[in-house]
Amino acid sequence: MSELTPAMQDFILHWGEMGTSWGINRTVAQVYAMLYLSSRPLTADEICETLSLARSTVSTALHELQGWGVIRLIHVLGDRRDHFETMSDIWEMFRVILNERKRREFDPTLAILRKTATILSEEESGHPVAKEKVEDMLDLFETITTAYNQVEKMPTETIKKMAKLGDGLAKIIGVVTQE
Amino acid sequence: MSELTPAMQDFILHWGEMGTSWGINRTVAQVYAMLYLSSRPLTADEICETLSLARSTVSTALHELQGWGVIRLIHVLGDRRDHFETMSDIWEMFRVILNERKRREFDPTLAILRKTATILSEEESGHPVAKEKVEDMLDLFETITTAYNQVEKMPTETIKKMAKLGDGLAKIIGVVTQE
DNA sequence: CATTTATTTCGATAAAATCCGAAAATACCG
DNA sequence: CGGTATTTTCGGATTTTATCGAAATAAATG
Repeated sequence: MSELTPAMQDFILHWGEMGTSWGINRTVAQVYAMLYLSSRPLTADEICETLSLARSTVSTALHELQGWGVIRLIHVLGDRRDHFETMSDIWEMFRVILNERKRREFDPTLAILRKTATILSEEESGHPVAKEKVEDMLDLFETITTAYNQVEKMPTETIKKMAKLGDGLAKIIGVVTQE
Repeated sequence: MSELTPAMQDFILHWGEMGTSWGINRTVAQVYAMLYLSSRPLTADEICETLSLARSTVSTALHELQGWGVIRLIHVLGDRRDHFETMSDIWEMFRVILNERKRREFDPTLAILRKTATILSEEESGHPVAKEKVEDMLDLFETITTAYNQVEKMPTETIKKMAKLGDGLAKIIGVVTQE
């Protein structure tokens, strides 16, 4: 990786901080950032040297990143060591991460909401307000799921176009949904 | 709060777990969940009794939730104690949370990306790939910001309609953006 | 203004997460 | 197969975070 410039170091450090506030281990996030900036696949040794981490820590971090599906293991001819690289398209990466978070955090919550709503409906437990609140939240989660599923199957280009529509989007929706 | 049913307890516990994986303190998330389910504003004492937490812990949690802008302090006539309630509209709540996360996590990252991109452009440091990668990520973040700002100023009803459009959305976007 | 009631602050402790380094496991080579 | 390079596992040390309870502060009451 031919030495990081100060700007790159800053970036990696910031990424680590950001990771923690998203529930991602600081080290893992740093390793990711370093791989992302790199112009070629890196070995675990290069990473642990540059980031001053124990070899085992890097090994764990790489494993976790693979679990998220955001880095790939590469074999380089004539080199026995494992090399790693991030996905090249950042939009694709974003989709993978979003998808994984949905799967790990959103979906289980949706399940609990459904279960809770059902039970509260059945038991007539003297908590009509709680029942209603859970149903409201369930509705929110289900609506988001619907929207997400729609966006998820669009090609990246369409998403970009939509995102960049600006005021147009609100207007279009307004027109389309008017009865 | 007239005793929680098992379903409500489950919900609160799950919410606590969910909170941790989103970088929110488990206790804080539980307090929030309890307030959300409640049919009336609650005092700190009621909360710490129901959730078996120290009075001081609840105090801190309430403070943090107020910092997020998702609970309100209520004064009840004839009662010296502070009472708390969540915002009533879950959609509004969702917007508040999203907004706050954006402000705390997204915006600073955007700033770092801009700074890093600028520096890497100026210094011609022999890291052309890193420069390009940072620019790609910056583009992603800026696009998301644009889209978010659009959605943010729509009335909730419009957002719901849009979310529920289903396949329609992709089609509309496809038509509108075709040249 | 003394007293009661409610809330917050803060240092100590407990719990959890992170990280290391040694040892084990695995893969490769001659 | 023995030796070497590489990666992974794992127990425990370290650090961070969460939580408690006591003390301090603040607010209300008579």
